[in-house]
Parts: sequence; structure tokens; C-alpha cells
Amino acid sequence: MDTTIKDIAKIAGVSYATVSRALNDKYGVNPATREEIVRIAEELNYSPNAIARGLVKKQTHTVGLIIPDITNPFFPEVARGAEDLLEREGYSVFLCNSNWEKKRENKYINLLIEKRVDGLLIAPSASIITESDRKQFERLPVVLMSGVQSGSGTDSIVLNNIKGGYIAGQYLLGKGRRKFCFIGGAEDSFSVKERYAGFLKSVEGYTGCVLSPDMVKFGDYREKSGYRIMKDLITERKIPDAVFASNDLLALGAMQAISEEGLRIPEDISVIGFDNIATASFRGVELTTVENPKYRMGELAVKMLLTRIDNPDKKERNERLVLDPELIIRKTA
Amino acid sequence: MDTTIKDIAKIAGVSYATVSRALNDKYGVNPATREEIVRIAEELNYSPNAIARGLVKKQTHTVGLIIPDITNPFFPEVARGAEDLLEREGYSVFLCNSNWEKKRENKYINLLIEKRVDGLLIAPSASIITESDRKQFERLPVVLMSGVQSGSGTDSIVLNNIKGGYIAGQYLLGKGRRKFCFIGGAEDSFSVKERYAGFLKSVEGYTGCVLSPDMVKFGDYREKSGYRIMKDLITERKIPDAVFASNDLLALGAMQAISEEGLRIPEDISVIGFDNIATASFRGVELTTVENPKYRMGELAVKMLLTRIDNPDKKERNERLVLDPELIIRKTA
DNA sequence: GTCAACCTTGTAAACGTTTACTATACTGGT
DNA sequence: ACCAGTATAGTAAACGTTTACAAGGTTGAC
Repeated sequence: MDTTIKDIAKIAGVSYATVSRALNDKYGVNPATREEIVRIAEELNYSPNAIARGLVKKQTHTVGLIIPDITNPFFPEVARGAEDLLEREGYSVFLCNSNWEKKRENKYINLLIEKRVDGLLIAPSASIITESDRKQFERLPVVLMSGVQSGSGTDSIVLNNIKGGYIAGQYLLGKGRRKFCFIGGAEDSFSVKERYAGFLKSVEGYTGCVLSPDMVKFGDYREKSGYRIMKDLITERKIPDAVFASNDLLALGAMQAISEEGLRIPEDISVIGFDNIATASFRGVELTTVENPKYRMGELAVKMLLTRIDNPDKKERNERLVLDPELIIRKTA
Repeated sequence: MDTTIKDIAKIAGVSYATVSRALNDKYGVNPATREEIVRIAEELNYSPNAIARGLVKKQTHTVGLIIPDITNPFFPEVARGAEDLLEREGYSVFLCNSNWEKKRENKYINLLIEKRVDGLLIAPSASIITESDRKQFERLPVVLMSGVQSGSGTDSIVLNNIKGGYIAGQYLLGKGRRKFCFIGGAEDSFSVKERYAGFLKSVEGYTGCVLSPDMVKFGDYREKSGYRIMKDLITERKIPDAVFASNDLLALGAMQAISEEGLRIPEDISVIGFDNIATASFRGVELTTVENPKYRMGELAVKMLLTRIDNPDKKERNERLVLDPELIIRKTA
């Protein structure tokens, strides 16, 4: 039993069109009338119904934001960058966790479209953008963040992962490391592949350098996975002198395993992570890692999305923004 | 130019009421007609307009979730617990960061009400629930999480912070510590106060035990704050043999300062945190802390909210659920 | 053959706004 | 005194659904 514009109209003795005009600061309303209407609205504790407004205006001032896992500190940082800007621009956001599941991601995409969000920001759970994805993406402005294959046919903003992998490799090489191990997230992830490719490029051809196939492991993106992989490696006596993990959580897990097995970091094994999440900088962990401008990425994605929302006509949606990584040297390598 | 129910009706040669019935699995539609309608809907890539539906049904199957800072790992965990259950129940969530600002929190509350969410989940940025807050809360089901004063007149779910502080104090005492320091978040925060009170209760009256007023410091909830406070304390040569921080981030910051100053943890100074965020368990940090059942809290809050949503009649909204903390012993104390 | 009951469908109102168009009343210039 | 122009207000349609009610057709029991 919310109070509506009509209730106000009745009390003020005007038509509800006038109330609408008054409350929306449209010109063409007598100042005295407007004042009175505003007074009544306040008195009745009136709250405009955004649903009804959305229906006629055909825009909701809302965007959807789908990320794989809010629990991985990388994504909250991205989300923060997105939300801060969105808020300033008068948008609100539906935040959804796909939990790295393509199915759940799709479900959310459909849901958000039903809710008629003005645009979609997605950090995809899988790199491969299917034909049916693309079909959905034609319905509204979409920008993809992180882990997207080029030529995806959708606006996107990504990190230069190749370079990230490359500088990590170079640094390790410079430290005299030769026997490498790579720990990836999902094997089919494009960003993992790129980080690996960059790393490989750096390392291969360097004489005396080894990155044998059984030292290249994949799992998921969680700490546990890094732990498991490293633990197994060590128990099999396959001991590298440097490991490069495709994200910090994985690196953290690997470090756990290394320590448990009585090996020292970085003396016995160097570790480099990726993303530079807050945890990486804390006392005791001080993880050397590759900075990924998370907050900035969220912000830029929003900027990109907003220009699409404001110019819905432009057809070619294949802009691709590439951000630069940077090595953060701490104590694990 | 989305396809609507009317487009489908026209093609199928039926009225749009029939289409609505068919698409919503209402009985009373000829199976053949229904099948045909579903076919056409799919062909046209029809997506029901949740806005329009929300308008007539007067419910959006959406809830708002306001937290102070998505970047503090405590809250994503809560959010996850909430979202997972919400998703299973067919709800989506608006996630908003108040950034610990009452003003921004209020803005979001109003916004979410305008969007006609079915309910509100709030981890308040300040403990004091004002009269005007309460007035807003009367408009829809609300449950408050964490850091809420009892007698707030609103359903809430909190941790037994007193007990949390108490067990931390007991443990420190048992380890022979006597010269304490307490690092809080915001001074006016109720949960901080409670954690302090519990700690004090544990520690005071114990002979030889000191918790002097200049060893009780407040700031905000971020790591930096803990770092700053500890740094200042040490440079002033006020050196405790144990510090209890009201959250893990603060503890982490303090640890950073302690290490930088060349003091050892726990030999020189023990540290206990609060919340048990993921970082606390990592190699190298291994922070002793008080477990706060975050995920569970989110889940329970949703459960509470959902029963309110389903029984909107019940007037007395002052249920209060108290969760139990638990000491997690690691290596910093 | 009649009538009740049911199955299927259509009609129209409602949800709470915005807005194009129209109507009215005033203002001031001539 | 007339008229154009302007300021203010009202009317009604539209947004895309759901749903109460009514209407028509078919079935089968008597």
C-alpha cells in the first residue's frame, strides 16, 4: 500500500501528470504548486516506483556485473572499481557470482536481461565465447573483462597476460633459476594460456633451462588447488627451483605446500604469483607477483560500457583495451 | 524493440492473455496451443520483461544487500552465504558498498526501496539505528547483520562479540601475557565495543594485568589503520606484550608494524585478530584469531529475511539471532 | 434433447509512471 | 479591445505484464 503519485495528486488537488512534473523538476509547473506537491510527497513518505518508471522509460539505470568468485580478492577489487564509478554515474549494480560455472553464468545473463539491465559487465568463467553467448550479447551493451580471447566479437578489456608471463620469466631467469614449474588455473582458460605462453617465451631457448611438461599443471583458481599440485609434485620428488603460478591464490597454496615439506622460499624454490591481491603484500607472505590493475580494470570497463549505453547505434562492438602488467618484487623470488 | 507477449500472440493467432498463461505454465491452456506458443517464443528469442511483471505482481524477487566494504574479505564471505541461498530460492541481489559511510548507506537504502526490492539485508556501517532508519525499515522486510545494537527494533543476526573478546583475553592470559593493547575499528561501533568489553572482562581484575587507556586505540577497519596505530605505539615506546585487534585486517597491519620495528611475533608481542578471514590461515601469517561464521551468517540472514517476506503480516520484528565465536589457535599468540 | 459442467480462450482492467498533445487563463503589446 | 504568446494544468495513451471475469464450445448424464 505504497503512496503513489495519484495519492499526492488527490490531496494536492491537481492531476497526477502535474505531480510527476513537479517531482521530476520539469519546468512548466508553478513554483507554489511544486512546493506544495513536494511538501505532501514528503509528508506521505513518498518513494517513486522505479519499476513503473523503468517500464515507460525503457531503462533501469542498472547494470549487471557477473564475476566468477567474489571470494577471490581479485574480483572484489574489480567490482569496487566498477561500482564506484557506476554509483557516481547514477547506476546501481546487480552483482552475481558464477562460481566458475558456465551454466550459472548463463542463467544469470538471462536473468539480468529479463530484469532489463541497461548493460552487462562480465568477467567470464570460461574464455570461449560461444555463438549462443554472442547472440545474447546482441541484445544489450556488454563488456567483457579479463580472460577473454581476442576476436571474441565483443567489447572487452584485458590484461597483457603474455607480457605478464614474460616479465615473470625474465626475472626468474635473472635470479639464476633454471628448473621451472607452472601452475595454472583451468586448462582451457585463455588468460592462463597467455600467461603460460609469455612465460614459456621468456624461458625457452635459454640454455640449460627446463620447463618439462610434467611441471606444467592445471587445476582451478583456488588456493587448495595450488597446494594440492605443489604437494604432489614434491612428494613425487619433482622439485623445481622456481614456480610461476597464474594467480596469487594458487601461489599462496603452493607456498603452503613448499613450507610444509620443509623447503625454503626463496632459497630452495622461488615463487611468483599473479594479480597482486592484498594478501600478497602482508608481512610473512610478501609474495613477488605480477600486478594486475584490478580497480582500474573495473573502472575502464564501466567507462566503455557507459559509452555503449549512450551510443546504442554504433554497431561494431569489438573494442579491445589492453592493460599493462608490472612486476612487483617482494621476497619470494 | 524487444519482442513482447503481444508479438507472439499476433503470430500464434491468440490473445495475449493466452500467451501469458502458456508461458507461465498455468493450467487451462490447450497443450497444442501451448506448444505452439512456446515454439514461437523461442523462435523470436523472447525474454519476459521482469519489470512489467514486477509492476503488476508487486514483487521483484530481488533483495538488496548492503555491506560496508567488499574489499574486506569478511564481507564477501557473508555475501557469498547470502547469495548462494538466495539464488537457490530464485532471488537476485543488488550488492552495494556503503564504504563505511552512513550517508552512502542511506542513499542505497532509498534507492533499493525505489527499486522495490522484496527485502533488505544490511551490514550497517554504524551501530546506531536512528529513528529515521527505523522509519525506512518499516516499509519492507529488513534484517541487519553484524554490529547491531540489541534493541534496535529490527530483526538481526549478530555474533556473540563479548564472548569473542573474552576467549581471546583468556587465551592471552593463559599464555602469561599481562601488558595488553586493544586496537579497535571505529570507536562508535557496537561490535567493537562489545569485543572490547569482553576482552576487558577477561583481563581486568586479573592481578598484575594492565590495559591502560593509552593502549586502547581506535581507527577504521582497514589494515593501514592497524599499522599506523601500532607503529605510533612502538615509536612512543609503549610496547605491549599482547595485542588484540577487533578484526584481522587491523591485526595484519599491526603485525606489519611490529615486524618492521624488529620485534618478534609471538615472542615479544602476541597478536590475536578477529573474523578469521582466509588470509589469516596462509603460510607466513598464521594469525591466531576468533572465528566468525561469516558464510553461515549470510545464510541465516537470508533465511530470516525470507520468512519475513513470506509472512509480511507478523508485526513484531525484533528477532535476534546470536552466533557463537570460536578461538582459532595458530602461531601469532 | 436439455442442461450442467468443464475446458479453452478472450476481454479488459490494473500495476505506477512519463509524456505528447490539448486546453485554459493570463500577460502585455498594439 | 484584441490577439499572440506564454505559463500552467489536464487528458489520455503508452510501457509489458497478470488475472478476474465473461464467453463460447464441447462433453456426457439424464
